[in-house]
Amino acid sequence: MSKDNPKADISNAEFEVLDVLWDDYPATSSDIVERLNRKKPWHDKTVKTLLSRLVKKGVLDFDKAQRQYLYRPLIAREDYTKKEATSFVSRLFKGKVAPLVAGFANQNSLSQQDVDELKALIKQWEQNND
Amino acid sequence: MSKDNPKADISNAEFEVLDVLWDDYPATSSDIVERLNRKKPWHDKTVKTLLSRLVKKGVLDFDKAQRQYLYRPLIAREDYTKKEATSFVSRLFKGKVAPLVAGFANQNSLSQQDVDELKALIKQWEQNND
DNA sequence: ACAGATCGACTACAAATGTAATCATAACAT
DNA sequence: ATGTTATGATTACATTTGTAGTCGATCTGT
Repeated sequence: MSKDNPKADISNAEFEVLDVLWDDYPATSSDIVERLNRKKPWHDKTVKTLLSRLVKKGVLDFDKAQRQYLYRPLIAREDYTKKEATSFVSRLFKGKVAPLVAGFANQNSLSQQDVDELKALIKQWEQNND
Repeated sequence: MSKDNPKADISNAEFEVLDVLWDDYPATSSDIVERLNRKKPWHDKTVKTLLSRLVKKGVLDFDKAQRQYLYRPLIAREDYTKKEATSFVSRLFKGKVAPLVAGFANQNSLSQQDVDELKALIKQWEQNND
């Protein structure tokens, strides 16, 4: 098998790091630390460890700019979230997305905007499937 | 804080066990092993360990029937899945469910049935919100 | 009544994870 | 030129997780 497939199980902590990197990259570790620290007080050593683990897992790569590294993701956020969503829905909802949405609905977690977006998606889907 | 709150982080393996227990309970450990083994060959000791951990975490409890234990969940599947879905969507999709559904749509993972169910949900939602 | 099967309790142990600290080195400030 | 600082590499260590094995007690078949 070739080296490109990020075989990554990305842990929760690692995901947080990846998440802020996706927001804007390439970025140095201190950029990343700074972004994370807006939300949670993570020690800079901790973040570096997570970055290294992500690199080792094939999720990130970096280029050297002098002494610092410029990190960038090797997988797109969209691809990752899509894959995770599929596996999540398959594990918890037998692969069907409607029951998940139903949970949101009966929890009052659906906004008008959500509903509008869902309607648009459905319309689109129906145009493609008839 | 009182002891009842299942503070559980339920691991993946633990979830599989819980999942078949939800299907039908109370159930003995051998029932559970048997159900699990329809899908994956898990050693019976492994399953027992997972059951104990779930009990310790406050996710399950049991009554003794002679020598065996009759396990039952302390949390409802619906509650659990709803909570997990909320936290999942919040982590990966900024809390909005439509983008998740969009991922399914553009991946051709939506069936006519899904769409029908979504439409029904929306109709329902609109009746409750006007 | 005794041997073997079975049950839950307890123990084991490597890998993954969260959370850093230490170390060598390179850059920077004075 | 030198002390200080910032960087990545390496090491550390407790906890959680996956995956069982062992042990003592009980049940069961004969």
